[in-house]
Amino acid sequence: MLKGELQTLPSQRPSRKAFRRNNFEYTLEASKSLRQKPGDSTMTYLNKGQFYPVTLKEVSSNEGIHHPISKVRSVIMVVFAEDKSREDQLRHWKYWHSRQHTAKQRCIDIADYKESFNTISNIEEIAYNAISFTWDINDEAKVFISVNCLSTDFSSQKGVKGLPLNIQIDTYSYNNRSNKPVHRAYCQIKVFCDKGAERKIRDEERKQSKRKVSDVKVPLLPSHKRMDITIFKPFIDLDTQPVLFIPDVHFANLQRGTHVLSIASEELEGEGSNLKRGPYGSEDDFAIPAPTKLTRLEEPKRVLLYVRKESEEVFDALMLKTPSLKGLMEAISDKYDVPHDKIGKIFKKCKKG
Amino acid sequence: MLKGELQTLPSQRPSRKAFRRNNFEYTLEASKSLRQKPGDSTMTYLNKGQFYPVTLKEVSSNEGIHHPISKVRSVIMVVFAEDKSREDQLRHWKYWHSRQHTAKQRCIDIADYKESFNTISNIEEIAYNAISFTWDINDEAKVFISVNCLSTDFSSQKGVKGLPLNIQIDTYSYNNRSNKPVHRAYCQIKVFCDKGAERKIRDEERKQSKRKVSDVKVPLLPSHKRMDITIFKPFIDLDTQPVLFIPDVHFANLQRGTHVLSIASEELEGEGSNLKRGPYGSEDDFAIPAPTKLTRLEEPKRVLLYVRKESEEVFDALMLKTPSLKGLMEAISDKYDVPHDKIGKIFKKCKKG
DNA sequence: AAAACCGGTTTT
DNA sequence: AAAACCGGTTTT
Repeated sequence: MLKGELQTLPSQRPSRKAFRRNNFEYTLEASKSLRQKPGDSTMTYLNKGQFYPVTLKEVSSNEGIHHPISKVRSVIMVVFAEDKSREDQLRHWKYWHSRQHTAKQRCIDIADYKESFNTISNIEEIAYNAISFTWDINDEAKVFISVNCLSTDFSSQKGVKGLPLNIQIDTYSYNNRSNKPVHRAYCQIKVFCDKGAERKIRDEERKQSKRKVSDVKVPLLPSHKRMDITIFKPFIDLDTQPVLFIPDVHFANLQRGTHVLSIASEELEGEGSNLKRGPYGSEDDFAIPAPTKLTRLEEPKRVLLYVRKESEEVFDALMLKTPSLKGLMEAISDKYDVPHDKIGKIFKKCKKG
Repeated sequence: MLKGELQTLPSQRPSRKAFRRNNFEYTLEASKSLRQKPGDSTMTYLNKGQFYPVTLKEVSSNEGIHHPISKVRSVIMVVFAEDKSREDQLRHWKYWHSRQHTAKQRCIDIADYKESFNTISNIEEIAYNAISFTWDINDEAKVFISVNCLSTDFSSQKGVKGLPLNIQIDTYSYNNRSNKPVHRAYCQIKVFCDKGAERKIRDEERKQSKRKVSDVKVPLLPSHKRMDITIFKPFIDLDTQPVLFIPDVHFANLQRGTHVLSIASEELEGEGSNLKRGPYGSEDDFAIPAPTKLTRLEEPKRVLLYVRKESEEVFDALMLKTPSLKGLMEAISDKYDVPHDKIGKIFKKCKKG
């Protein structure tokens, strides 16, 4: 069992009163893999860029009771299911981002369907791979989410399996305004090209029916309407900070034209000030949906610091031009006979030029 | 029929005395595709990095006659079968070269088997995709050639067909020291990974046998020893210059340490001087095999000029970092909001820095 | 919408 | 060495 996974035995269910209101259930409506190896997490197949319904609801034991304080804020993210380290995840995202046609391309998108806007409010794109919104636990929230990266997009290698991803949902209480969510759950996915999700299901069905030639014939559903529901799996570790991806581009763009540059820089230096700020931008975040463009500046400071620390404008430039990291490093080094440690300096000059 | 292809009808065979001695036959010993669509050139499947025997012999009608002047020089090249334009071919090579682990990686290699050295002499790697050597038309020459690029290596796209290539052999007379070869022939190939050539043949056999269920059963050979011989197809156009690939790296490397830089530059400027020089470096090329490293400087000047004209060290730097050309151009442009026409200047500064 | 193609990769 | 896997792409 994975670290932090929640045992779903009844005896281990949180029973104290304080926990009663923190039972949430999220679902994803998409084609689910047939293979259900014991111990293996469920796997859901998505098509890149296609919107899938995600529902969020509160399932506390004292049902029917109308909660007086009923607003919560949830963050839907796409993260890597296997590469847990921050470095690996950011490396994957940067690689992916560098090969997108537009730097504005996000990892995850939310559809602006009317159906959603009745149930949620104050949507914020807090990172390229994370979207937050507010909803009322007395009603079920429903959003439509698309993932814009293929599972195979994180490597240039051909003919290989793609990386499994997680759609993770962190929910923050309105009462308890801390960095720590009151609930966390995830759903493992793979993202395919075109109608690859359906093809994948077909292949699995074909293989399964081939295996059960002499076994009991389980009548397969007519396949083309076996769209099913995945229930997110609770994750008991609420302390690990999710890895949010905000490309350096973003800052480069902000720096142009206005004086945002100096402001941003100061914010980067003074780590102390707003470090503790959680997913809520300000006191009246619920009442007044701030314009998305401005709230970008209020993204979690931890991530901003990371970007500065690890890249410092040099590392980014290097990352951008690294389709096959080692290979290109070698190529550059070979090409101009520049020792590896001098490459940083060269690109620093490039950025100024 | 392709432009420049030679009709092999007997009536069109060159019959004048002057042409008698310019009939050559080259063969490649490798697995040949079964599909022989009429009008379609034959196709031979190779594995990347594997050596295959290539034979060269003179087949003039007056056989048995010992030629007094019997030395010729042949150039074996790998070129693109479909993209004929110089720009496309060099673009492909540069893309391929930029993703190799070492900048020294050549497109085509010749094995240093003893068996070869009895039949050829004065081997020169005149370009990354071309090797020349001298041989005696009274004997058959035999060399072992490997191609080091996959047919799929010229695109980052996954799941697509690879590009067909040609192994082209140009043979130059010892008498007639012009830029124009006295004979030219080619063999179309595809290059696969690992043992992909054999797999490809198996697949074709499987498909063919499936098609001939109700037809006449042609007994298939036991497959694992159906290695066959491809005879190169003569090409009547002897005027078109082959596209030779010499990466800029090469010059960068030459420029270091010594004063070769200034010499090379002068040679680049003065196009007039040695432009007419053919595959023979000097009068005594046959007698004294010059060291390979030095003869590199005597590569066809046309190619050198091209490299300078089209890249001028700036275009190359751009090429190097373009896994998906348009996409990255866009990315760079988006990223720093630099108009496309300014990108060149930026990288010029990079090189100086 | 489903099946076949394609060829690098992995398994047998 | 041969077959199967993998998933983007193309064809049906």
